[in-house]
Amino acid sequence: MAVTIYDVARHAGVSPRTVSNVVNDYPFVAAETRRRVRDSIDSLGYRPNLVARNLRRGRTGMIALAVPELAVPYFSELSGAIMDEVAPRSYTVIIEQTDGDPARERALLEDRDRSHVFDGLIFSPLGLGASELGAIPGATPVVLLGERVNEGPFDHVSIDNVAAARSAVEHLASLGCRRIAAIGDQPYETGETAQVRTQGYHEALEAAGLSPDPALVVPTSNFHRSAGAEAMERLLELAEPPDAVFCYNDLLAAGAIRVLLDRGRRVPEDVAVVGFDDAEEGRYSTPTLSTVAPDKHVIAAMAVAQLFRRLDGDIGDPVDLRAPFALEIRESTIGRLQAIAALDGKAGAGRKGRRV
Amino acid sequence: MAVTIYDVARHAGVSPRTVSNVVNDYPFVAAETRRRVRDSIDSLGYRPNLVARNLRRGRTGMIALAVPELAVPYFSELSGAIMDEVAPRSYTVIIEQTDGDPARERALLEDRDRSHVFDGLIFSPLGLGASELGAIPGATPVVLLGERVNEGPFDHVSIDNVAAARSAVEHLASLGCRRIAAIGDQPYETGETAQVRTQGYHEALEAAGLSPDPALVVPTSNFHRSAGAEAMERLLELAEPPDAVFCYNDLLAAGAIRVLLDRGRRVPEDVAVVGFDDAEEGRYSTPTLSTVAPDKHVIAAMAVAQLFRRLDGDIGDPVDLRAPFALEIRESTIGRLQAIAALDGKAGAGRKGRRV
DNA sequence: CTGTTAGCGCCTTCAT
DNA sequence: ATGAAGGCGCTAACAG
Repeated sequence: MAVTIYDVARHAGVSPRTVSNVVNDYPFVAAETRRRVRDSIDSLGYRPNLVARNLRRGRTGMIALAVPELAVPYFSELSGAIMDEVAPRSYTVIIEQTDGDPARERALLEDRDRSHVFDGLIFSPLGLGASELGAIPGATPVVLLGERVNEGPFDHVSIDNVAAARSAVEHLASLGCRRIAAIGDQPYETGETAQVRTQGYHEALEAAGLSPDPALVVPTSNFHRSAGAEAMERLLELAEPPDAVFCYNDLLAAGAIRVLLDRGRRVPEDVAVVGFDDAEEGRYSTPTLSTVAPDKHVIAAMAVAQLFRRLDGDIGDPVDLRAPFALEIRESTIGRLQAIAALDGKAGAGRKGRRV
Repeated sequence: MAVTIYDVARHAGVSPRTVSNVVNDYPFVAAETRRRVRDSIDSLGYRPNLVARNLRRGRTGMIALAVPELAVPYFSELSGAIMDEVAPRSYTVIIEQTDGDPARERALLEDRDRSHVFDGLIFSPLGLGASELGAIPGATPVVLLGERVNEGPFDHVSIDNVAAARSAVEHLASLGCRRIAAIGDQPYETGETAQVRTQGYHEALEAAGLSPDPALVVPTSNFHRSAGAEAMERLLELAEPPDAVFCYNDLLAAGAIRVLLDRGRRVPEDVAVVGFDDAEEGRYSTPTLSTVAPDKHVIAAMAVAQLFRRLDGDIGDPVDLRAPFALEIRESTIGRLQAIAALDGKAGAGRKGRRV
């Protein structure tokens, strides 16, 4: 069997308690004793059994991260950032893919009084709406990612999606675009994040003195490239097609741009396009993609910090944290020449958009 | 405190042993007893404590998946597939990002006799070379992903990288390309996977009667888009620049294509490009990307099945499993018109390349 | 500053 | 087919 603290204790001529103290960096251990225990640990090759420790401590040592789909760049990039934040706190991250399936999301939350599986949860809901989320009780700390959907019992971290969407659409309007479409609305209960972006879209239109046209707001059932392509096809069939498109994520934008170019439209000359998420691929695509860039590292840091605050016993009211975002302006709205000029304006910044 | 089997036992008027039997689907329990226990479990809301169970069973219930970086599409897509394979076996996957850092990779493997952290490991090494990997002993089962680096003690799953690279380069040669470059070689110990692709590249050149030019093989320190861009810049500075490029993954290809288009080269008319991995983004990029498509689902299924075989006690010699691959031919090698024609050839297949 | 003792919740021989 | 009892490896009272 494995080496235990008893083996170490015997070897070092101390009690198991002392070994435990050394392993856990308990400060009040005589230097000499500590050294002897350390030596024994090394020579026996002792490793603490985390399962036993966690049983004793009444925790699992794991925090779960639930995202719709890892293959979506936003979520894989965010997951990486969250794992990097968690690593130094000696917890383990387990990632769950929900596919936005309401049943799986519900299971995760309801079953979470199987606090036997994880001590805390960072959760990016997609299939669950405000009323459902609000109805869920429970002891295990949860931090929600994405737009706040209600006054429910959960902490949450997001960017100001209304303002972010507004900035994207204002940018398009400032370029002289008059028929600005939106791809990605989700006009049903579980689409809160999409809906607030639509709200920002409308606010920006109004501010620019443009009248909204319902035909220009195309809902999609998901945020994949194929959905963006289909939506763009629909828009091109309009009697008066758009001269700009605001897509609710970068994958939708990739699909939309592909269709535009296939149909002989130039981007941005004929149709300007803005995405959302600042996926790395948009920095190398042709054209490079203007996009709203949520600060994923700040989001990750906020979410993890808040979760650990709860794990440490903080029992205050749910908090509502806002991470910053930026609008990255690239070729898909201002064209290649202007994009190059903008880059030259900030020497050495590498291949990035201009931040506003 | 939480509800335990003792609470359930008392409530149902049976012994803890019987509750355990019911929970674990032990077959020899009287139907009536089973029902009563089930009722008690429901009404008390009992959940088995996995930590305790795992302590008792001497396992952790976790399998680790170590990949260089989740933000690389190949790894996020593969990770998703692996998680889907593992889920039904009631194990938990923990993902570790190594960044290809040899120290972190070594820690994962050496420390794995901290079998207290995971029961098995699926590992995609990047920073560790044959000699290091071969020197590592240990009890915890490990399945290696990627090219077999030695006759070491590990199972491994891969595609035939030589053949895959060969097929890509043969395709380029068949289009009439004469100066075919390769981006992504890693001519040092830890670059085995890259090296076998280079080997396939050379084999295909020879088969096509083309003489190799060392200047056309550009090593890169990583497989990111920026590295592909830099490598392509180098190639364009050559007196005789290439008329085709084989990139060792799709990100390198994305960077290379971006540079080509920036410099006014047409893809594929002036320079044809093939990538590797079949990342989803290559199906929508402009041009769409011809690429070698490893069957990620088969890779995931093979790796997981083999790992569980070991967890179930299989003690046989290390095995060497080959997953299939396909060459997806898209616009970056045959141009838009031909790509459309090829698509029409297989009606209803959606936006895909032609498989050969 | 360190030793002793008693579980954390579960599974699993040994019985019956 | 079910009870009784011990221990997986660790930590946290409680001494001393």
